[in-house]
Amino acid sequence: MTTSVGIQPLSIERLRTACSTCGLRELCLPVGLAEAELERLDDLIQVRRTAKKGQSIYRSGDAFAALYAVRSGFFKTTILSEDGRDQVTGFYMGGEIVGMDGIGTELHTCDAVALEDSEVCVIPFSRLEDLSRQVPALQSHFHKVMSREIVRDHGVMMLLGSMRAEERLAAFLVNLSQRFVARGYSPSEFYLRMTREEIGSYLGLKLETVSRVFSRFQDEGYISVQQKHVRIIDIPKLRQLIGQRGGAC
Amino acid sequence: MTTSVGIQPLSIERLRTACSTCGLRELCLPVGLAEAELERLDDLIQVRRTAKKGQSIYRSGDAFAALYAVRSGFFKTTILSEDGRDQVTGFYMGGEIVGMDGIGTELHTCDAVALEDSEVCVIPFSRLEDLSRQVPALQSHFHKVMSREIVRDHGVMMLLGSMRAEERLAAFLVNLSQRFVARGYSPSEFYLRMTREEIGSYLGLKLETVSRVFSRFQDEGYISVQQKHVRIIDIPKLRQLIGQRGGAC
DNA sequence: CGGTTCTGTTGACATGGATCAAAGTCACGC
DNA sequence: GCGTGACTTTGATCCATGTCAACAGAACCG
Repeated sequence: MTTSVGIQPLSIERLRTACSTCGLRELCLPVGLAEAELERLDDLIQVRRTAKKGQSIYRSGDAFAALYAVRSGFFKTTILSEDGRDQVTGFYMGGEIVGMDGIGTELHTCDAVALEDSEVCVIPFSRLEDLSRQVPALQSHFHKVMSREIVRDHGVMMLLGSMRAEERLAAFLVNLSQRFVARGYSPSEFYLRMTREEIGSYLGLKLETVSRVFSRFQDEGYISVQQKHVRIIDIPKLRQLIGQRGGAC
Repeated sequence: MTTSVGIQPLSIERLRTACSTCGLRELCLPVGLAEAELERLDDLIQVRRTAKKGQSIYRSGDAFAALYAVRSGFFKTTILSEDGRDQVTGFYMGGEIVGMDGIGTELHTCDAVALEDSEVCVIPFSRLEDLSRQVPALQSHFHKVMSREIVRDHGVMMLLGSMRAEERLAAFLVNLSQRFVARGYSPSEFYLRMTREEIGSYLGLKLETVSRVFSRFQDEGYISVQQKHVRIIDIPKLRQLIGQRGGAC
């Protein structure tokens, strides 16, 4: 009595990479697709790639051909300026899309580096463009994903342009916490996959400052940190800390 | 003997807003379109809007419905945080596209304010999505425009995260200069449409610092500034200044 | 055309975060 | 299991930029 619409012989490989059965689907893909559309989407991703900690899935200057959906693990993206400084431009976890920097010039403009052993779904970009011409919901979804990346970047610009060290760290922790919740993890207890230096680079601070502010937050009882293990004790307080100006000073 | 392909009765209004005859076309639109595609594009923009200096074409929280191509004039975009700080997230001149922040949530997340009397072409977003499903070159072009916005934001993050005041100003001036050249203006002499405070906000500096660095650049003979009028005397020197670390310190 | 307000310049001083330095902790390979 | 190197913490000091303040020019408007 199991009525399955349009069952087809699926190879193990195809099943393995099928979006329709992926637990992260609602993060990567539009919701509410018709069965027929979902099937078409399953053609989108044929390949998964793994990256061990420290390896990159693409580097600045590489030809752009695909986007990457983080399937498991954790990534950072960094740009390296001519004079050797590098800037972390983002951290990416399961269900998030990396690689949109490359679309504009057809060359990647940053490195995407795994911060732990990770797996990504390779989304060939030309296929994504083809499919999104046929499936409006996919088109719309993709545009939203890109737009949200822009909005996220604006948030970082606000953070870098006008917040103090404590506010930046508080914002960073609250943001991580939210993203972990959305993935079904604890909002208040997690392991940082990145070093103090990487956090500092992202937030425009030196690693010593990051370390000191963590210690200060711990002294104040807002969090407890031990190396990469963080437990947030007082989320409301951290939220309050973000966007506090002219208070003490 | 004038052989025009597919001439149709064009109202004056239609002709006025037609992309195919717009001097900024190569900045907004894909190049190398077939005649038939170009004609379809002329349906894209039906409306122009003007904004006097200080007026905004949209505000944070407004429902998102369209992108705006700057036809003439100059805009800034700003986000306002709850506690009243605001951050300039970009400056936009002729041929550039504003409004992509709104796609993700269908609400705008920043204000777009005219810094001088300006005119924009209204691009209804649903029509853009429809058309780009039919005209792959338009689809591709639009994706590139969004991607470049992301890359630009990464550049600002680098600037805010790791450059010193002089480097930031130098980068800002060089960037403006490049964009003016691309529009056929002088690379070395232009009017700033924004105040010191707006520059400072964009660059993560206070207006006094901006003013001081301008004065210092002038003392060194790199530029000459008088209020909003800037003349760049030594562009190579400014370029060299960007990404100079561990030199003098 | 004169007053008012916005914008820009410059100086004196304060301070948050950078820098330099040293020691402690952890992870990993042999 | 121990040594080596990567990461983190903490302290002392310094400096680039912020803050506060005063004034000077421009722009605007009745």
